[in-house]
Amino acid sequence: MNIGEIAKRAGVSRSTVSYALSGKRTVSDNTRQKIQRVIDELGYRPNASARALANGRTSTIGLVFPPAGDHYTGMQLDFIGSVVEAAATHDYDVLLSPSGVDSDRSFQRLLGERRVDGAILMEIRLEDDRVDHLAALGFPCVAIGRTAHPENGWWVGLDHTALAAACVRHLADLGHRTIAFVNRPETLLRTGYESARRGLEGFTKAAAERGLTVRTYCCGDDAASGQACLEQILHDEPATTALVTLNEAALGGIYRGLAQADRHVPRDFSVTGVVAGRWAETVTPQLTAADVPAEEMGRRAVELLMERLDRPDATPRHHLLVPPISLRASTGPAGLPGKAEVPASAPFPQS
Amino acid sequence: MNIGEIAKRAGVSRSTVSYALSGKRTVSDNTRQKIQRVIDELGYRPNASARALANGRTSTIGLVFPPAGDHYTGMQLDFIGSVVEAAATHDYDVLLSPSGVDSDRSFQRLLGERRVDGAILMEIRLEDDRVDHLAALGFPCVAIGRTAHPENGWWVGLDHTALAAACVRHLADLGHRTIAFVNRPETLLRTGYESARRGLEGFTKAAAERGLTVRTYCCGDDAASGQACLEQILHDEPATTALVTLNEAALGGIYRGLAQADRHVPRDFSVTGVVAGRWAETVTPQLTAADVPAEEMGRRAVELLMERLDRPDATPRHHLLVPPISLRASTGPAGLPGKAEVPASAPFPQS
DNA sequence: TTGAAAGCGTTACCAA
DNA sequence: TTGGTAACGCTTTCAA
Repeated sequence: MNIGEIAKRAGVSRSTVSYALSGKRTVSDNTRQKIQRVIDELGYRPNASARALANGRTSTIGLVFPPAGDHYTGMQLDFIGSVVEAAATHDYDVLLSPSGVDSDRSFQRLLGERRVDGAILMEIRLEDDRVDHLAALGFPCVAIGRTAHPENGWWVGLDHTALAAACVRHLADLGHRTIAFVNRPETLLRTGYESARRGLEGFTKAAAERGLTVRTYCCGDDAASGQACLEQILHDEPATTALVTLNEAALGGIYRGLAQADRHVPRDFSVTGVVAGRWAETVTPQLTAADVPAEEMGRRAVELLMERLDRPDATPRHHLLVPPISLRASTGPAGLPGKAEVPASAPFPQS
Repeated sequence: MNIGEIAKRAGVSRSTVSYALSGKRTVSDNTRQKIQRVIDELGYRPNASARALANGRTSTIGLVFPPAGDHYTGMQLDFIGSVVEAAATHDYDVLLSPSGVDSDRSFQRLLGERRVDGAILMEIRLEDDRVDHLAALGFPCVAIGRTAHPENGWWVGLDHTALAAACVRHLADLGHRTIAFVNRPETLLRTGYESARRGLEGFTKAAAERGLTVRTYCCGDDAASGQACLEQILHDEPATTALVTLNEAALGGIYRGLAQADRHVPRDFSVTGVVAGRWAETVTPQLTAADVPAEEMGRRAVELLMERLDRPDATPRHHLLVPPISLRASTGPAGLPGKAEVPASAPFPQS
């Protein structure tokens, strides 16, 4: 079943069928109807490969994200979902590529073989060879995340520096003086993963400004690591009364560790961080956090990419988002060291 | 940059380049090296659309799953991840299609336009028009899930009936007499979503066999709904001492509701169900559950599909998995109604 | 061991 | 308003 067959049965030429379908040339009502009847009857749909070959567009975008070492985090997965849905509203399909670096086979296939019209890159590193490569090629892409040199790029990012800093200030305002930072796994930090780096930077700077005592930790992306990390924190500095985390997968473990150490949240210990909203709400008490607007970010990335595909010479655009901290139930005034309880409404003690 | 250019620079014909690349015809070492040099130098990769058009294979598989109403559950997302990674090991890319029914635009594109060589279907309904349609077409596909008539199909499924029943028996063995079932949302149950239907069936049947008192509930896929559902359960029947759930997204809310009702898990109340392992481990106490082996299921589905693509006339194969219940910390012996505590080692009371 | 040429199913240009 | 035809970039058959 191909366009020639349709043309024959409708008694017209192939080009007329093509134009009737695309609308790029006027076709008389009469013939259009004739053609449509045949198409409906035979359930014809033009072959995507042939079309892509002829007009150079695949109507597909690539979504590039690193292979999960062990598993994907909820946030990563939220991005995937939102990108797919946003693309669908533009009648684009999404081709997934589990590629962390430039040299991955899948990445090469996607771009080298022209399987996609454009790409969305996730899990950006501050120095990211995928971004550099694509930029050098002039290949249409939008990053979810921001490299160290984002000036002329297309991206939608989160201001992790500001977000982590806001968390610190929130804790400092509540009177906490000794706090910890629970980051993503060390390999991610070392490879320059953006949120891990910028989050750490924001945390460190804000804590210094407020003169807080801090310790920073890396933590595996799972509950067991979270629990172990918390135990380490209390072991290293029992006076710690609060922490900031970027690691939503560890969150359940952190809470568990706190419970086992008999630190009640938020009475004895405050927890906050940067986490997708729906994950923040699954823990008890619900996490006060800067909610990562994954859905919005995915949607915006797609919109940016569509714009770029429509006008290849458009000037680079981007969105830097700074979602506010959602006050939920996991933070409270710092208790006096040694005292068990402080009424929630009491002015916090200054040491 | 195309094959003709490579041929010209290497001083051979296009067919020779093609054969050098595919290995489908012997090429002298000498010319092969000449060709390879040019290819490396220019970074040439054959165009995927042209190749697909010429040989009828796209080297892409479609992954079909319903659009998230509100968001995706962790399990859905685990499937996506595992399918993508498994496909990558076979050098296949994955095209995502958010399609719940046959008539979705995206589904039509995928199949009608021959964008993919085969498909993997997720979120199967007992009567699923996508499965029927594909089967009628003889289109290579593998379902993750099992319809009401799975005899001649290709699929990898979970025995939800047996799993839910095992949960019930586990609770009954611990002495629980009044238990509840927390299912997925009502719309899913009504539309015949497999795990919701078979899970409910298994629960009901096993409970009847053991003469238990039961109530069944549907519950939204989020923490707030879980909490509300639990309150309803205790309101409807305060004597309830345990529940079985398929709804991992509601789990956090269920725990929260239990805590607020002052029911300690597992001392006063036992919770179990069918949930992906890593989610079971994020809650405290960790959930005793039949762990959904999402990674294995995704991998097996891809393997089955590869097999089917290789041998189009192979006889249908499938895997029905029945993972054991992982004993963790959320279930314990039923307490006597009105009594607060029962030593874990005590024989459970028979009423 | 290699080359020439005919597809694969569209699109879009050039004529009419 | 329409038809004929040359691309698009590859694979594969047929010949040499």
